[in-house]
Amino acid sequence: MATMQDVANLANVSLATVSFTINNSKPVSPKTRAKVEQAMKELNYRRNAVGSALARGRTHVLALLYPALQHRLSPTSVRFFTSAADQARLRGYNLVLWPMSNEAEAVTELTSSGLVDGVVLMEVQLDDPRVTELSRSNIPFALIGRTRDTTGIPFVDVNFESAVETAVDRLIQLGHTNLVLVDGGGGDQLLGGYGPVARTRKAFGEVTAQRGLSAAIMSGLHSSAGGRDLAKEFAAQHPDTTGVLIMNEHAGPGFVAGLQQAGYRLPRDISVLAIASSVDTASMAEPEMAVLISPADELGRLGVDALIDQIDKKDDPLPQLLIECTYSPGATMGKAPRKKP
Amino acid sequence: MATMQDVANLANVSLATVSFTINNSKPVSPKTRAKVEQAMKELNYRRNAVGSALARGRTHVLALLYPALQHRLSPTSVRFFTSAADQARLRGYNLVLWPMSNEAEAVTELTSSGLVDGVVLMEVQLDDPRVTELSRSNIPFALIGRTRDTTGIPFVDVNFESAVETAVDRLIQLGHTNLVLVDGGGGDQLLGGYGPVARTRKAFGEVTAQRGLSAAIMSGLHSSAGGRDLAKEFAAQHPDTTGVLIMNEHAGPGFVAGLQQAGYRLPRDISVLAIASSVDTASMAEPEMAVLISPADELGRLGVDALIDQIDKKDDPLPQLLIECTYSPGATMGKAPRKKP
DNA sequence: CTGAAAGCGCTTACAG
DNA sequence: CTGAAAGCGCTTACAG
Repeated sequence: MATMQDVANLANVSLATVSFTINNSKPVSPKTRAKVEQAMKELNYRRNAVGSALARGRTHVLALLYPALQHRLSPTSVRFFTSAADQARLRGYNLVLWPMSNEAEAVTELTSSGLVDGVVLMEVQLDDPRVTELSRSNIPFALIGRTRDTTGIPFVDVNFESAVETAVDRLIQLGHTNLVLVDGGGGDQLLGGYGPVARTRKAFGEVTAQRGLSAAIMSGLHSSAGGRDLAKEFAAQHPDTTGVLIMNEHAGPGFVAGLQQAGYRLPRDISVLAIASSVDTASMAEPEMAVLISPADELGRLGVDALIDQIDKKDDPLPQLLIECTYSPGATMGKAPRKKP
Repeated sequence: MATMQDVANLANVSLATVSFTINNSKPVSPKTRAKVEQAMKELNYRRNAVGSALARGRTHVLALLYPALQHRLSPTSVRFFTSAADQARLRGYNLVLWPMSNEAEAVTELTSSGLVDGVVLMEVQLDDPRVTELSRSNIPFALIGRTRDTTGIPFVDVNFESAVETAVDRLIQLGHTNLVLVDGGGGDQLLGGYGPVARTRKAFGEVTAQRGLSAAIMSGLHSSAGGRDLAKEFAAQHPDTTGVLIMNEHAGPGFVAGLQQAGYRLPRDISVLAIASSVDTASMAEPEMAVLISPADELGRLGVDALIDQIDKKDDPLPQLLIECTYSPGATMGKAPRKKP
């Protein structure tokens, strides 16, 4: 690989001038510029990013932290990632998916390595040691999700509270008065207090109480098999329920299939509405589910904007944004039946 | 952030000695080591990876190139990524998912930046300009997948040829003689000659001809909706077919649902076998599909091994490995019916 | 076993 | 507009 010095030699200018030319950091005469560009072309020169990073103190790489333990990425997470990467590129950065353990120590290692200019954190827990660690570090960061206490912490998140309210009210309008929330909040996720689950449960409890509805909550695994099991359990435990909110992307299609195996016809006997999910997932189910679509693209884009604004020291007000889900109809929503299935 | 020089000052040793201590690159007396370690602790010192990378010429970061255009990652791709990342960590490297356009130019940019020590390439086309570009560069690389001509190119791939043979023979054993292969090879993928599709089609043609079967090929979109459409089309065009191989992970569940909407009962009227897919996807379908499981974990692991072996200059023979799929039963395989549906 | 010094490939005041 | 030189934070022959 040719170095900047090689280019300077060939062009008969100084190393500094090559740098000025490449970075447009100082005026360079057209003649000199031409010489330098010619030399770069001849040598097929590419600036070494590591040398540049050391001198500048910036690598122009952003890391999207991804919990390696979680062996499944939902379509919605993939959309976060894709839109975040696009936005980063648009603003002159590379965004990479950086898998790592959930421990704060791993975060420290990355942030203090100097390898990345900033961090976007996904899958945030209510009390997340990684966020504490990020706050302690001097590296800019932004959350997709949010902790319990968000003081001074830049984040973008789904407005789960309003999504739940919307979902419940849509079911009420169809005459449903006995609802169940199905989520994926068991096991690991509950321990750490996974934000989306905790917030959705709380909102569900409050909204249903306020509206005077019967309500219950169930949890299951993040897989189709988990969804089928949930359906079986649901049929046994909640024979009077006619409306279900499901926030468990991987289990959704299995749940719908399981309901039908248990004898329910959709939407005649029961209505199902997926929350914070995607059309992709909803259309995997048979029949296609109605869904409140997670604003994944927007979250990824805004998360990266929040991060880069900090890096570039735009002293904008601290970004703390909640984005709404949007409703997409499906064949799983219908009027409440007169009698139970 | 404290630098190595700060540590040296505090410990009253030279910068070099701190480096020797950290890297175990030269013997250091226990006394000196203790002083250095004490100083590091006090300053909460972390080695700056950029400085280290510049001096060593190694960043210890590997990139898994991921085509940014493709807005969906199949469960199988996620498994590649996860297992590759685990294996990299085990061997002292960080593996990150690096989204980029499909153009060779983007590859050049990355490889010549010095930011990564090696590259694993996914979603390989039969004639892939990115591979040409990687070969031209001096950076070590490995493919998950393979090009048409694999001379001198390290790769690991699914043995699609034998998977097709296995699949066809399983259907033959059940009495099926009229088969259709459903894939996702339309549009973009065909233009570039996407390896898995091309190889599977070729093998399907050869095996069915050799066994004297009726055979046809259909292609559809990579989505559940695409799968439903395919099923409709299939019902109309292939009324005599009783066995389907499907290699289109995103469309699988929708295809199975669509068949049933079209009046087929599975597996009485028709058998469906997913190829190079995952149990995850298979169990999204109702009923659960039988599947030849892609050896994604093994491919990710072996791909990274192949890459790191090159970086570490282990002059092993060029790794070129084909890994077999494994069969997992499902409720979509049954004896061929006497009459047509 | 330890240290002084050169060098990795850049950027950027500073001087002209 | 251009250049000589210091410096970013490390590693590693080389010398002792």
